[in-house]
Amino acid sequence: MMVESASETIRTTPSNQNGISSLSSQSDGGGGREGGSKGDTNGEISPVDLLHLQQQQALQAARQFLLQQASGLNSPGNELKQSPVQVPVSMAMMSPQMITPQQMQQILSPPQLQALLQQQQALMLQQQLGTKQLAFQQQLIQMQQLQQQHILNLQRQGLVPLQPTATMQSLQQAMCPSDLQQLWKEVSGVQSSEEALKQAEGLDLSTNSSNSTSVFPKAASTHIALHSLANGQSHTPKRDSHEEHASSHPLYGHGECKWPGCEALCEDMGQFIKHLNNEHALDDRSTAQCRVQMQVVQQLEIQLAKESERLQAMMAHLHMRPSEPKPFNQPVNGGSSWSQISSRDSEAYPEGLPHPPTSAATPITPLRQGPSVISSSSLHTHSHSHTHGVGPIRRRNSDKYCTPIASELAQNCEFYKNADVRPPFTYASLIRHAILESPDRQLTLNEIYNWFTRKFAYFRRNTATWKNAVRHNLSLHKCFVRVENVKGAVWTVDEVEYQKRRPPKMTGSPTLVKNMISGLGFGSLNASYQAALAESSLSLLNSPSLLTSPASLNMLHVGHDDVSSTVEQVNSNGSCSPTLSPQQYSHQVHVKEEPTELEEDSRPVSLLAGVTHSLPLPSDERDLEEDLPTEELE
DNA sequence: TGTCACTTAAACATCC
DNA sequence: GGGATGTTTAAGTGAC
Repeated sequence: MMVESASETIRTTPSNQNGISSLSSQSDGGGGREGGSKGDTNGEISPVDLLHLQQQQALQAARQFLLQQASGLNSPGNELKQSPVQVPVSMAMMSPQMITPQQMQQILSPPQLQALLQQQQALMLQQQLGTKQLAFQQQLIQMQQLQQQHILNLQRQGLVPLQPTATMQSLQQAMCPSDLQQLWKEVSGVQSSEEALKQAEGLDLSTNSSNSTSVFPKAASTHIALHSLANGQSHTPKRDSHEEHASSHPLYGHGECKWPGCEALCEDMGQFIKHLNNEHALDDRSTAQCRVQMQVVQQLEIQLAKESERLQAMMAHLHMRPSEPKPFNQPVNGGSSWSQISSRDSEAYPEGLPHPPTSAATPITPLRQGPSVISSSSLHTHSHSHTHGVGPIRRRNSDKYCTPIASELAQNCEFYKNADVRPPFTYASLIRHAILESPDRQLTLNEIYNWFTRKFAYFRRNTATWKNAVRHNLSLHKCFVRVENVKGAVWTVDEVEYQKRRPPKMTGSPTLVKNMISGLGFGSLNASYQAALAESSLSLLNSPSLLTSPASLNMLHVGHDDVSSTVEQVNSNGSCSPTLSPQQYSHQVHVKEEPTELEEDSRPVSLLAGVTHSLPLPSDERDLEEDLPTEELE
């Protein structure tokens, strides 16, 4: 469909303003309608050829414009900048000389026509200023650039299908400023025709719906498509636009005229049309209102672009490689988005392999505020979580392979403190971290509670729920050992049991480990990972006993639940220093005194065991390095 | 499809 | 008795 529209693109020579006229030679006396159709069906020029030609023309236009700019012709005039009317491309392709006022108005719906006429008025003002055409062209180019940029933004976000957008861009490229200017000049001769306007308004509805083969509806729909693009609703097929337009009117709804500030009651469409023609005919007031509306739309589009860009940056920061624009096919709210994101991420990484934490590819910057942990797998957690209303903390993968809780918390401490975001870790992981973070490696239940509420804003509500879960986890998991001491009952972590708790998915398979290594080889390394590496390496270097322990080597490739057993030691003093350097981390190591016990001895020696002490390690190896249990580092 | 891990909810017991 | 703490069971969900 869009190819058809492309085929309707004006074939102009940018260097002259007769370019549009040249197109008229293709149009028969019936007007652009047949002319456009002819372009579709004559078969002499394929759409691809047309696109190529358009690109060449656009380049020519750009060159000419640059030459004109170089000649010193420039002028201010930002008036038009405020009103980027999106001229229907198909209309722009037609020869103005061949377009009668009636035809012109058939092409456009009243709002479109109003907008176009408003542009004409602006153009006339420009012309009245004398030698400001080039400035106008410049504005047009800027408008086109802005529009293209906006479309690109939408495209990146998945709001706009790629092909139609590309087509539109090519169409825009094919419209050199002089063409548009000439077009508007021609159109300016139309606007005085009140009768034609009425006719256009009257035909607007019928034309779009009745003549599906006409180029004029295509033109109108192209314009609609442009608006749709701008509104991020480009998925509406062109036909739908026609159908919708046939049964309704953008300015008519709920029996009211939707013209800004009007709200006149109209019983039916006919009455509305009459009202529209009478009350909102082309005059200064309507033009001014249209101009205002255009500015409103423009501001909204700008705002949309900004918000979209912000969203993109947020999403990229939270779970994706920062430099890679991500499509946003769905709004980001609720669990669905997380699952969508996660599924998207899943596609980006080798299947069955642990996904690298986002932070692994996200440079640590002071601007970092979001949780890098909300990586692919952790997002499953949120998806899952919403099925429960409150939501589970996380799914297994994030814990086991991807998201070291300590590094994550270290990086995003403030974020979790202030944002009501559920941390993507299991209760068990958090409890363990809380306990290991304590100076004595033991906490009372109440202290665990306090740790949760202190570290996570999320746990400052629904206290009954999560506290119950905490207690449940403490009792359920053997890794949590209740110890009676002078303070009463305190909870400690049996790291061995904690390790046992994990399924040996990532163990015993060198191939799997290798795949994981390759799968983790994304981008640059997270500072926290480097810190973890430095910490763990330092710990190992400082722990001769462990270095001689086969178990310590074996544990290197253990698919650790939350990978944090090593990294969690990084910040075990409870400090909150998201931007700590690896050295800082290293000095903050708080090793846990846990009995070293050989477990899972049958696991093959990690491929990484031999490089444990060398710095720097590749990211993948470092990631595995984090699988080191705490006790192995001592 | 079954198993497992996890979350949530709830009931119940014990202790202070 | 009430709250905190601790244990246990059950149901639901997603991943594997």
